[in-house]
Amino acid sequence: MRNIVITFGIVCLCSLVLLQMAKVAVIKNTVPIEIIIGGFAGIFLVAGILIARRPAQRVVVVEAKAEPAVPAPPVAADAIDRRKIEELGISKREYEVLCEIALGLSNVEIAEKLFVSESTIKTHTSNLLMKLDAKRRTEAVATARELRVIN
Amino acid sequence: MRNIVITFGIVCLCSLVLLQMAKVAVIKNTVPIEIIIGGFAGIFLVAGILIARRPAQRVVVVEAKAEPAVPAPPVAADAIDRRKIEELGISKREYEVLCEIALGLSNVEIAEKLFVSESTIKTHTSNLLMKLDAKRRTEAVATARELRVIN
DNA sequence: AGGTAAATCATACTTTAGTATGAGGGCCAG
DNA sequence: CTGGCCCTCATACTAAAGTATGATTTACCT
Repeated sequence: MRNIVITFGIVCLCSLVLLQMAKVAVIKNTVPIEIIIGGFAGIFLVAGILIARRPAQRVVVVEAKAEPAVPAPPVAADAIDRRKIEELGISKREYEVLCEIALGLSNVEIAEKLFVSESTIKTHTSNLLMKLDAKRRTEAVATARELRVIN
Repeated sequence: MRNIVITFGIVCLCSLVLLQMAKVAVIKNTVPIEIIIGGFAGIFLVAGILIARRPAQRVVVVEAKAEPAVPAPPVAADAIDRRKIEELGISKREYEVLCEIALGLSNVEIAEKLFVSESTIKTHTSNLLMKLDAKRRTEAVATARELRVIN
């Protein structure tokens, strides 16, 4: 939480500094106003994207709630067994990590993809290995596939 | 797809209009520059957030559309492509190791199963990773499955 | 016989994975 | 409002995995 406050403070300071610089530039007419506004627009566009990606959980929740609205009576050959996931006690986040592992990503890559730290991924992975009764991620993937928990 | 183009066009137009309005306002000094920049920053911050959240939904849509398209192939779903194995230059022994890796075994376990030393398995694995253009055994398994080289 | 590819093994490293432990914040039901 | 679950992160290890290099043996082809 401190990190958030500190980061927020730094961002505010930088914004104010940039704002003042922009103001001076505009008044002195050294830089066209379009460039200034465009620059700020770009910066905050990126900032918005970054902010939106952090709470990835909420987006996923929306997806998860939206999917049950599509009941598929004909059981496909590669249908995943959602009950099994619950039985195994695999949480949403853990399941996401499991899927990324199955795609062959490393912990660092998964961390970057899910916008969390590597240690978080390690924790999830460790829990997954316990819940799937596996000793390695490759075994976890094999077991999960057999249990129809992933495709 | 048209929607995307149309939306993009509208957004561009609106941006230009707003930019001109801002320019005039600044020149006439009717609105402080801080407010202008702040407004643009806010707009694009929100835009960034919206952009970042969209892809999550599209994935679901794509999946939903992908499922009905599946029941077409007359070929067995789990047929392995032997030609591909040759193309990749994977030798007999390497293929055996690949299969064991896919089952989730460790190098030591594979070595015991195939009655060779661990270093031999490491050599085979290393060669496999090159031939499958993978960085990890999990990625090798994922790639091999995709290429229908293993089940 | 000589060249080649495969398979085997080893040694020495570097890099990932995985374990253990502790800790803080968010959320929700009781 | 408290306990439990989830998610997050960090640190410090231990254990695997993967790389690089070199060497030996075998089988096969020309």
